[in-house]
Amino acid sequence: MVSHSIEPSSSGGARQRLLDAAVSVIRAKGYAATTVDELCADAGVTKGAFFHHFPTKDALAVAAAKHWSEITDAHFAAAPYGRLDDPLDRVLGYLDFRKALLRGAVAKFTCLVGTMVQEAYQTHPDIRSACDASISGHAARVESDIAEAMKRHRVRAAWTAESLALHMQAVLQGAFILAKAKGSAAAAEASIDHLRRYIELLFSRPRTKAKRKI
Amino acid sequence: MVSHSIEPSSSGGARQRLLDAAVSVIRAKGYAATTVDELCADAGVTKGAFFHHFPTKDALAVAAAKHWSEITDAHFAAAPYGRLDDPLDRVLGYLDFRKALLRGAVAKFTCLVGTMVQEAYQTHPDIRSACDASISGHAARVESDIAEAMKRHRVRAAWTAESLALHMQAVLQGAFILAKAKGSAAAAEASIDHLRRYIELLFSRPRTKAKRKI
DNA sequence: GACGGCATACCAACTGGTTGGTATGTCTGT
DNA sequence: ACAGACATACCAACCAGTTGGTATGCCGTC
Repeated sequence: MVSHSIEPSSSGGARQRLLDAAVSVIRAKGYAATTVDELCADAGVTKGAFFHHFPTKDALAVAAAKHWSEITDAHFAAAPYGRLDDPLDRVLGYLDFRKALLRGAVAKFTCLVGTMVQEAYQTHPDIRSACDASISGHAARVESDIAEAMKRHRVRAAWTAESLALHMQAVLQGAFILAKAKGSAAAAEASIDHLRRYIELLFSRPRTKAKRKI
Repeated sequence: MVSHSIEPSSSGGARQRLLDAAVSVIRAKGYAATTVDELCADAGVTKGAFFHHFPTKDALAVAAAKHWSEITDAHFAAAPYGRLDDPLDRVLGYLDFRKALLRGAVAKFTCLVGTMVQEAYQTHPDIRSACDASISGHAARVESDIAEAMKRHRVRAAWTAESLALHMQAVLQGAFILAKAKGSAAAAEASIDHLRRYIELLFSRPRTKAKRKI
């Protein structure tokens, strides 16, 4: 154990396990229905440990949103599409990557902050803004690729890179709702296909490589 | 009145007021965070009345989803775009109509079943399927217009009318999440604009009439 | 057309279990 | 010795659901 770890959470123990538990339990049951006791049980710690690290349940939610951002940022930063040359390929590759993630149980591929903000947007301002930061921050990474792609491919349009990046997040979040409602990822995949086709049309690129089986 | 009444709303009094209260309170606070007492207070009835009409809180949620379908079906059936001749105009008119609804408080224009299904999809199967029925039923109405438009405009495509109708709902649901996260409808409007543009591109129609101010 | 029988619609008070949070103690590394 | 990291025991508030009651309208019978 070295003096100071650069990690935001210096103790590898209870705090980290609680954050991981929050991510998995809240995605499955929602925020309000998730109890502190259940979080502790899932994390394998006691209630005393919980309130040692987080002053309130709401504070955990805010921390979990940041934790979620870190997890997802690392995940997408490590994905191979980021090394493609053409920024448009990176944008489309991002979508292919996201589509490929729709595997297994619904609770395992849906978005924590999208779930939380629906419950908390009006009653818990700090949770709302933490979720907003997570979504907007993620969108901003895609936005820069979009902006580059617009330059490279000389697209002059009435829409902005920012609005398209947010639209992409909207489609993904909506796709998760469809998956939750229908209990399967099929409709979500088809929705991502539509989004990909839209972007191809915007950039006047003939469709390639995507597997069409809507 | 006969012994068994399975009518959706047999009594005009407490039951109806409870359903209306459910629609407004759950949209603002989410399902789990909404208490029976609060519903009763909002509806101006007592707890006894609540459990007279609904065996459990979950049963109210299922009934509220159906109530929501009835409300929205009536609302969209009465909208003027439905009388347009060209089915493609009806599809685009539907989107314009939905965009125009994004006014006032976020809780007043978001979707009840989209909110509920996020919390209940895994823990309350009956609520999930009621929400699915509401979303899918609504999508089916748009789907028939899309199918007609594809015929009329001789669009032969890799995608189906069903998948596009569901995609439209995904965008709308995702737009609501953006609105909740950002506390304003601006991003949601821009997302609907993107969806409209996509459909115009699919049907090779030059953009007209839409106000572009993304 | 008065009456009893009965179902529906609602009300007010209560309950048992749950929940977020606290008070206080203990262990460990330095 | 001392501070941070946990554990144990506990509580007051809250919550879904229950209990037992009343008011009212309907329907067949005499």
